Amino acid sequence: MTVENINPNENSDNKVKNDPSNKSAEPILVSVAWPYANGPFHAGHIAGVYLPADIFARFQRARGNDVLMVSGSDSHGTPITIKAEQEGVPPLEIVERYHASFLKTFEALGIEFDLFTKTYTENHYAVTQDIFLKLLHKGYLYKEKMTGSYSEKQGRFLPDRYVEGVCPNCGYEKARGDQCDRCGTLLDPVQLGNPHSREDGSPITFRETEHYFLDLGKLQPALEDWINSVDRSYWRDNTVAYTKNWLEQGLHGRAITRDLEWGVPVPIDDPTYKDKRIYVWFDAVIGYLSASIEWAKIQGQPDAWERWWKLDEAGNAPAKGYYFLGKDNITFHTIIWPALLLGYGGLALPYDVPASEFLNLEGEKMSTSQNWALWLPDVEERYQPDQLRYYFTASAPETRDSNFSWADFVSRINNELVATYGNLVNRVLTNVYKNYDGKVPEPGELDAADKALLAENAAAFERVTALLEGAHFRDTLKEALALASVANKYLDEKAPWKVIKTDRVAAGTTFWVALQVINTLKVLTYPFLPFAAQKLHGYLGFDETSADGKSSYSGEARQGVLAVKPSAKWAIEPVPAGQTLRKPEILFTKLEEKVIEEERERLMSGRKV
RNA sequence: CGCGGAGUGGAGCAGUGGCAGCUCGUCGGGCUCAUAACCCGAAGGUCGUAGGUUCGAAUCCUGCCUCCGCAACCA
Repeated sequence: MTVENINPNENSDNKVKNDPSNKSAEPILVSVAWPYANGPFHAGHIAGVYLPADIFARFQRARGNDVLMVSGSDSHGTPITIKAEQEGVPPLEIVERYHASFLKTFEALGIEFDLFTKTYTENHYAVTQDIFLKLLHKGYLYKEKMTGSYSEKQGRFLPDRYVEGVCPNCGYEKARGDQCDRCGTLLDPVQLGNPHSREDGSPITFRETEHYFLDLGKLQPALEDWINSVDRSYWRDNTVAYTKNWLEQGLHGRAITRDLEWGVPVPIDDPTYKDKRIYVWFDAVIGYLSASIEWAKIQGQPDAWERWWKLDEAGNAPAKGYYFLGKDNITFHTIIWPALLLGYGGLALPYDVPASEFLNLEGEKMSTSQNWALWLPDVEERYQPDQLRYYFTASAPETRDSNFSWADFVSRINNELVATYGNLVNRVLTNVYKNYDGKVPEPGELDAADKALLAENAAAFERVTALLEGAHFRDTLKEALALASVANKYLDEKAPWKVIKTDRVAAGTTFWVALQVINTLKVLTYPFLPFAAQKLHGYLGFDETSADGKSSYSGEARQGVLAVKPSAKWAIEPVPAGQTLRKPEILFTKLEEKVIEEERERLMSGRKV
């Protein structure tokens, strides 16, 4: 298979200089954590996971690499079941509702997957069951009986935390099934006196129930070999810390089935397991693989997924796999998913797991139950997608918890995005458009200042490339803004608007240099600000149209979120003298101060205490 | 003492042994091509806290305080 099949506008005619992707296309897998389809996205999801993944994928696509970016709605799990029960509708209805909501947010923000599917598909069920069976046959699964807390009234087993009773240690009457909040003793639900459901107070009985366990202990040596096979210092600190800690404590078996009716059926011929399902954490991580397979089928080339997954004869991975997720999900991706892959055999393990920390809102921890969250459907229509993308990146919880505040949002959009970058572009373009007949001026001889700026331009490009390779997005944005700032200083010192009155060529040279820098900024900010890059590309006089006549510099989504490879190139490309510009318009709108109070009001009025 | 992460000028962050830095805000000045945008300069911090190691500590060690994750909902 070739990715070219979905890439009708590969633009190989461009004269590309300094192109670091001037090598054969490298396959890159961008795996993005699967959101539970039990509610819409909030700012934390986007800033921590989906936007970084999109930025990384756009960068890699622009470099000419073969990116496969997949994810989907996690359709199973207790949260969805509970929500469905509350509303009195089937779980699938909840899943469909929020799946549609996810797609809408992706479209609004320009987050483009090659495939964003669901775990509720025939394909996913089949892949999950295949992995289950292969692990079973290879001896990595075992059956074990355990005691479950059963609510007669609700007719189902309850998670430990839903069980309440008297603490055997201190006598506290509201101890939870896993721990007593008063004395801190770790408990088992059977130890509680008068055990009852936290939800409705109905009594709990204990029933023996059998489940399949994943034998992580057996897989631990292989896992350690994999972790230690290369220097993992390129992983984020938190990722390394969580993983090491788990391994040091020693892995033990984890139950991978549950007494539920919503989920992937256990694929064995045993009536005991008719009313059991594969537990959600087991099937969700398999989504990366199943979605890749589904994508290949959609391409009409069922084996195409192997380019990113299938180990060669020497056991080497064909592609680097990057997994974007939140810190609470780290061990599922550095321990459990690798363990499943090792047990299954023949498939590539993660290369990097850039996990995010958490985003607070106006200084307080987000809480969905208190409705203290910035919901994307509430904001995606009110702001330019690039404004949201800029701020989400600039304030992203990349290496530690961070904070979203509306005052900061307005300040950074106005002072950084609009004033430093947007205004640089605007002042240069309007000047040139007015004074040079709408064409890129012919440069005269370059002086030291011109050469210094162009050298900085090239240096910034190299630095940004390195930062993006390492998934350091905040720093990348800083570098790009710093280049814009240097260009602003350069213009101030050169004052071409004065010089032009006496020396048209000298002023034209200054503008020519500035235009080259702006074109680099277009490239550097493209992964972050694709909508602006698309517009700027046109203002600079470049013409990129795809087969259907739509401009495609920044790529676009088709069939929902199937990404079309953009014609954007990760390179410093010249803006040739004499090229006809298009009439420039403002790239980013400035925000009014009153936005701060309006948005805070919205938050406060929706809050449930 | 369950395990782990974090605490740096008004805000957000960088800095892991050598005179405490960046962006924004604030104050003063310059420019006026540009979205009242741009440029220059200044003020502002005993680096959570109490001890210790060291010629020297934001950085290493120990105690304590606070916040967060693992662990309802939740990235």
